Amino acid sequence: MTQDKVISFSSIKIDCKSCNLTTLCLPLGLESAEIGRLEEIIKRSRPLHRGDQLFHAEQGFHSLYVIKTGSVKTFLPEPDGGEQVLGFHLPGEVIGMDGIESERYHCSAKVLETSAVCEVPFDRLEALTHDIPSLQHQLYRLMSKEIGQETDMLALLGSKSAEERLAAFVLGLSERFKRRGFSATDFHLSMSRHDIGSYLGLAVETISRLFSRFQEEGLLKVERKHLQLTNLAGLQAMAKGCGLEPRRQKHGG
Amino acid sequence: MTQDKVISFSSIKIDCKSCNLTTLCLPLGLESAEIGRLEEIIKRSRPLHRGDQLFHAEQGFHSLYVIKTGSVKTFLPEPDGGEQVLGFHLPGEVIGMDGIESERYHCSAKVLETSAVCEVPFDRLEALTHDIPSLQHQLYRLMSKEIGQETDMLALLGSKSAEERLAAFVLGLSERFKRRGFSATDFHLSMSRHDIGSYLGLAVETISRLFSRFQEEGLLKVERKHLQLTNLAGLQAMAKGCGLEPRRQKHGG
DNA sequence: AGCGTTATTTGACCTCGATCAAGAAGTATG
DNA sequence: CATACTTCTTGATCGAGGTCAAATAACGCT
Repeated sequence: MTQDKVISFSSIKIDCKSCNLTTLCLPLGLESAEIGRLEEIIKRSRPLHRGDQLFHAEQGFHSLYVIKTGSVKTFLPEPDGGEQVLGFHLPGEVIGMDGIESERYHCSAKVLETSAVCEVPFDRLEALTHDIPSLQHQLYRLMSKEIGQETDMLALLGSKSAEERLAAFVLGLSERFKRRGFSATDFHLSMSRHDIGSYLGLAVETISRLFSRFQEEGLLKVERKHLQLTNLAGLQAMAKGCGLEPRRQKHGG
Repeated sequence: MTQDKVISFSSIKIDCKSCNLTTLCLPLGLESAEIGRLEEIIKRSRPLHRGDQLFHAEQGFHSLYVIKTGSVKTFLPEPDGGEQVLGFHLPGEVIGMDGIESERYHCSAKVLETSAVCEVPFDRLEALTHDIPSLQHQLYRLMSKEIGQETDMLALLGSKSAEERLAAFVLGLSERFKRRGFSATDFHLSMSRHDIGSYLGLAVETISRLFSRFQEEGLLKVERKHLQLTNLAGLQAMAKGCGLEPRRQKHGG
């Protein structure tokens, strides 16, 4: 960030080389000249605000988006107006890759807090990956990673109890903040309890109750949207289902 | 094994051009000469049998695999020896793409019935995608499709009831068989009830009970592994949660 | 500051689907 | 073809987590 304004424009329009996300984002593994070529095709928007939508499911696909600052949720809109949340995305993460196949976005993306986002027109990126093998490789890697992460989520939803899910969720966020240079034990939840519930396949009330219980058990402290993890080991044990008592069921039994 | 065996080698070693999967598989959109180049790098194995494992989670990644005939399940092995099933794969489908990112397979793959599989060494494929833009594009599309399908599965697990899940599962299989030229209403389940349950996040007993109930309701007929769909519209309504009574809950409440 | 709207929390209650249990049916092996 | 094993089915029971309801706390707005 720079001098005067709350969110200065210059902080948004910095180039990839000065962006501290090169170890996560598309430029990973590129040489300086190659990053320069990538920059030429990237559109940097003015800051977006809570609720702004990056793209809509079924809308024609043309760009990938990279979160630069802030956070974004992706979700599948439901006929009844609901939203099945698919993921929460932090700086350096690329979204929209599900639109390549059908040339329509498969899901929708909404900004959770004031955020800066880079738009990468896909046809130009694709052409560039043809010229720059390491960029091609990085794009394959990013898509592969996405597949692996969704796979892990399927396993979570398929076989973990509510408390295991929430513990894993909180630890996952912690890891991701840590890798971005933020505190791993003290952070802000930009999404609502409702969104967390949808993401984890649980009711809002369950999320609320579990946060309260985790707090009673000394695993963490919650105050509104602020979260402080006070017992990482305990949370890890809980996420693995190694609760002290020999739990045995996923739910309902 | 060679000529004289039950499954003749010639049926396995046919090339991509004579394979009737070109509209699903990697060659989609390629010209004849390009398919020729792709063929050069593909390894065609002898037929595999039920239980044979294509790759193991955590094992070093080097190839994608394409199912040519038969079927394969992918799963995440669990510490207790269990298997969290991630998908069932039919002819023309590519698996192993989750290994690109970390250079280790993220999941395991096991053959469900006698199957033929093409092995595609990834480094050679990647090099070829650099030479053949339409192959590059097709690989992006295949990975994107995988992401979209997992996304749909997340939504299924996150918000559908047991009957909705099973109905959707059965209809999904139906669609995929149809596209491959098989009957959409009459097919063989190569996976166990246990695998179906794991895939859908349900207990084996629930699968069994639901199949029985669907049969009573005239939606389908099951006999062991043979399935006959007798009321597609009814199943579709059920999959959408438009059961006649206004169901309201995902489960348990 | 005051007010309506929305998000979160907590309690009471109830159901779906898990677990436990046992039998039936199919499969593999000698 | 008898035996052991595995898979599938069906029944009985129960509890995790959903739904309903209501109070409380934040968060816009004007």
